Amino acid sequence: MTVTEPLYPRIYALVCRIPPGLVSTYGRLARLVGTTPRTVGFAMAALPAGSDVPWQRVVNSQGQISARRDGDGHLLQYELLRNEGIHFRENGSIDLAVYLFSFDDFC
DNA sequence: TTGTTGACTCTGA
DNA sequence: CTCAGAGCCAACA
Repeated sequence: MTVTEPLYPRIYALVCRIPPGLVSTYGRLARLVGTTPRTVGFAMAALPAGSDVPWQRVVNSQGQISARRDGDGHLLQYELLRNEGIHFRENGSIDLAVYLFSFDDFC
């Protein structure tokens, strides 16, 4: 079955549904839109600065912040999440068992 | 149309 | 815990 809507906006729409203080993973979003984790990461990389999408709430499956090709964005992401009340461990990871958001919670 | 690249994930050692 | 390899899809030149 053909998808009429572009893929990226679908990913961004899901990210916008993540409430403050919680996070989701690339693989989780990829499953929901029917694609692969890499494509979700690529969509985040293509996201323009100053967009309405809370991109900081997307982390990798290990609960860690992924470094991007261009420098210092992950440092900003770290502070944004910490500002939302998310606690980071010594190794720089967060507890997904606590902060991982399930989209089923809205049903 | 082909080839390259990327903010990933999984599995095994 | 860390490290390495393979799989995977979309955008762009």
